[in-house]
Amino acid sequence: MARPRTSARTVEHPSMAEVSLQQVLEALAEPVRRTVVSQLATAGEDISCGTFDVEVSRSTLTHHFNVLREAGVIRQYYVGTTKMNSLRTDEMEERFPGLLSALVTASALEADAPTH
Amino acid sequence: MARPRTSARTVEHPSMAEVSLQQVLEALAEPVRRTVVSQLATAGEDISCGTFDVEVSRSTLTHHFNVLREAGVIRQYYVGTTKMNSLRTDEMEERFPGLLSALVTASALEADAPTH
DNA sequence: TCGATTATTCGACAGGGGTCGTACGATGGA
DNA sequence: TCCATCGTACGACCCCTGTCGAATAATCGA
Repeated sequence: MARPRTSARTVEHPSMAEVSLQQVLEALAEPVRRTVVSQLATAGEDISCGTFDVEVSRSTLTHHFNVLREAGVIRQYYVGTTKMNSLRTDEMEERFPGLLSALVTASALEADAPTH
Repeated sequence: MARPRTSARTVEHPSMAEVSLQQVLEALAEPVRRTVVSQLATAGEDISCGTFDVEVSRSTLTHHFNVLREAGVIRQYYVGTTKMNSLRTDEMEERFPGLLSALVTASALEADAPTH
């Protein structure tokens, strides 16, 4: 009996109506997670979990991705053993207009002109 | 010797260049503090600390105001024994364009259409 | 079939932060 | 001068969350 050659592992995502502003802000108030979001926004393409440039262990990274996903910020799907990530940009824009984009902009701003 | 009839108690405020995105997000990720900000945004005028509609003790409230002030979100000044609060709307807009306004909008949105 | 790679799960740990009560300080009015 | 009011300071407490390592699961390629 052939198993499906495309991964059957599915990932649960909340509908945007289910996510609260509180969740989104908690998710985005964490530096590592904001780094992830920034890299996703900059990349312009989906990125696998393992290729992010962050200095935490794999298990910690898994935790952060879970928080981001449950907050509706990212979408995840398996490709083989790797898990791809993308921003739910448009949906977030519809749910909380201007919020995610302002945040990404602010992140970029600060990267250029650090507070120091 | 006449003491100044206008309170000499001054309050320290950071310049906007000194506040980090991290500080702002941490400040605004807390529900009580976001309630304070929402009420300030809605009021359209300066409000004294004691007149906010939040269910925490006075000492806790003091703590929240400190966090908001140090994050550059609010400005405070004494009038007699009462302490007035105002949003640093324009300055925040300049420092992190769209961020505070998106947040206030989102807060209002959710108040109308709760996640439930 | 076996190993390598990728990600998850679980338990444990430490630190931070929100909370309160009480005591204190500053101001204004009686 | 005395009291009431408004806010602060301090210490204590507890929960939440970010962190890790080790063990496990799933997939791909050789």
